[in-house]
Amino acid sequence: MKYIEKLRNSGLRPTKQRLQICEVLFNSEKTFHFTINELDQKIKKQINDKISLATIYNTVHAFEKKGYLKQIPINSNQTYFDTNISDHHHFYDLKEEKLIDLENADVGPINILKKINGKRIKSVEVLVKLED
Amino acid sequence: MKYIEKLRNSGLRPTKQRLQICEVLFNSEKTFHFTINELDQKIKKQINDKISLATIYNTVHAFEKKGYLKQIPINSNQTYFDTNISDHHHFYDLKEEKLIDLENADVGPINILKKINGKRIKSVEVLVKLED
DNA sequence: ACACCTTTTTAGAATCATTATAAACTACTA
DNA sequence: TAGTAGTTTATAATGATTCTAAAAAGGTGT
Repeated sequence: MKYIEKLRNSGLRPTKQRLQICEVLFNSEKTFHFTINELDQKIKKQINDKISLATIYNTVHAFEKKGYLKQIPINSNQTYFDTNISDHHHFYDLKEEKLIDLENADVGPINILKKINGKRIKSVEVLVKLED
Repeated sequence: MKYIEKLRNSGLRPTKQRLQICEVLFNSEKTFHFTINELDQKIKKQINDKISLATIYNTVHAFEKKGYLKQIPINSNQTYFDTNISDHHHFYDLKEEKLIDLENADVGPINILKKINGKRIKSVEVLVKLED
């Protein structure tokens, strides 16, 4: 299995559930956005074994902590994650309640001129809200 | 009262509760960030009458819809609002879990090159995450 | 293969922010 | 002052997320 190494290298035991979740998350050409609920549905469709919701929560958070997933900062009652961990931004269509990727090339370089003592910039995320 | 006009002009009846919430939100030199819970505490301290939590939720959402408050897109279990409705951005200190204003001048101009058919850009918000 | 220990999974309960409900109340208008 | 539409309120309901504690599985050494 191609994910066993990845998991072991980051100190996560390659359990059956984690490997199956890896398949669902990382085994497609395209990256995508999801909520825990949507992921749960996707897993139900693609995987025969049942994975408990608690495990999905645990796993997604573990992957996020290891940098395999990113949380998307957006105001919603559900948390959105992204399998695209590259530096990029998002449109948020307010009417459709849909996220759309903005490639880095679609946004001019962003210059943060202010500095805070003793702090480093971890990420810069742009959310562009769209209306009709 | 100085807020009566403001409310009436935007089609909101100037009720006692709304006027009192206006006092708490807009009657200070500095703008600030808050969660509903924090606002509830602030109201308890500054106002003698009791305002029900439901009213606080209703009012904050009404004010947000009218443009007197802005929601800050951030991943948190609670929704953050900002009394600063000018075009500006935020630092988020991951360790302290604190929001810090970034004046518009602190961020270079942001150029969104991609267009979506039939949609207009409503807002562009930058969240800069800070770590130690 | 076996024993041992730690990590992980799991179902279900608990938590907590937010929204819905529906009855009482209040601002406005005639 | 009566009528009505908009508001407030306490409380219940919802729903995402986290907690719990017991069972299962992974890893290691023998």
